Amino acid sequence: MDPAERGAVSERFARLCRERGLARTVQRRAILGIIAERTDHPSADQVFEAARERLSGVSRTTVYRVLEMLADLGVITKACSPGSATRFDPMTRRHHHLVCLRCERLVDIVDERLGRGVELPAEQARSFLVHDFSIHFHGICAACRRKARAPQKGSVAASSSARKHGSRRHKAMKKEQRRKR
Amino acid sequence: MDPAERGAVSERFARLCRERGLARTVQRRAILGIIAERTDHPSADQVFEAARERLSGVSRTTVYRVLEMLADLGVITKACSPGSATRFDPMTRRHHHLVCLRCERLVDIVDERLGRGVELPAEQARSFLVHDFSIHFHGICAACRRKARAPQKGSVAASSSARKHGSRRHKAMKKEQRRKR
DNA sequence: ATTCCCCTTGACACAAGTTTCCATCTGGTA
DNA sequence: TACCAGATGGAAACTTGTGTCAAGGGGAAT
Repeated sequence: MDPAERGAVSERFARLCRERGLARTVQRRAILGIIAERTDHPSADQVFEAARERLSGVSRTTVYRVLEMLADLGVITKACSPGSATRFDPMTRRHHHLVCLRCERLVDIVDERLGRGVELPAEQARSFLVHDFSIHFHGICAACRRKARAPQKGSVAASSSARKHGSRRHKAMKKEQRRKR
Repeated sequence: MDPAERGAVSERFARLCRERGLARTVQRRAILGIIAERTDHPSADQVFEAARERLSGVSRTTVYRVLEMLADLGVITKACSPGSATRFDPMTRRHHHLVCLRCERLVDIVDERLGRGVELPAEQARSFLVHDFSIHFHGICAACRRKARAPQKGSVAASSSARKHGSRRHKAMKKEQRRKR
């Protein structure tokens, strides 16, 4: 997100806080800043790690609370891929997602043309107030396609356990880091 | 899902089991049956509650494992709404979702016309193998719009805490029920 | 129908993610 | 500056999901 856009987000946040009588605490500003700077979709834990570097003593609880509050305000959005932690996304332009069914990686696609002409059928549009939409493409990413070359027999079990071990290894690593500090 | 469709799902499951040498245990059949009967998108825990009624002694572990296995087979699909547990969907036809940002309700939309012409940009299509896509409409459902009429000031805090308390109350209730048995 | 092997289950433990509770602190207003 | 509603920090609890392993059961061969 470029600086001008970050400024706009920050101003929108200030306005919404004023309107609703919410305090603009250092924690809230810092956390919003962290998300606005990043191009990935950090999980709450990743935001917490980043927040700790500029706000010593910030608590995990606060990070979760602030993220929830920012999402409620509509300043950021929650994204999710099945089976993993909620991820947070600065609210910017309309964008879509690639979701790898194997490794659960999540990639943004920003493309104006994509989704042109998509509209909620009239029947639902009467009762449901649409803010926005996004298209999720499910499939297999390049890395997983390369990896999938080798196993042929028992591919269901193989792919499933491969994914789980990968995910576990990652989680264990994070935990280790957390305990060290 | 109508009975004919349920039959087709069950047959597809049988065929896939035979092909891969997987057993069609009572647990697996019951759990698939539960999901095929429901029109909501039950979470693993909701499936577990339902499974307990027709299979006394079924374990939570088994329910999770079977759901994972059915999703791997492609007999059911995993869906997720941000911040809540993974949900399971018997629908394997292409379909789209309405997601209420307030109450996190998830509603299916089946409409052939919707999404016609949606295609992944060539740049991504080279590296990412698309199986399918679905469109998520984010907004506010009719029930939440009605509820939102009353509060004007501090509506964010109000709606947020309303959702959380509702959710918590529900979870606490479930826990209570679980312990009673 | 019986046997046997291997897949599957149940029970328990535990990890990760998230929320609750409550005492303490602070931003924003008077 | 003082005040106070609202926000934070820290511990603990809770939910969701996974790993392990002994015991049980499905289904193919007999």
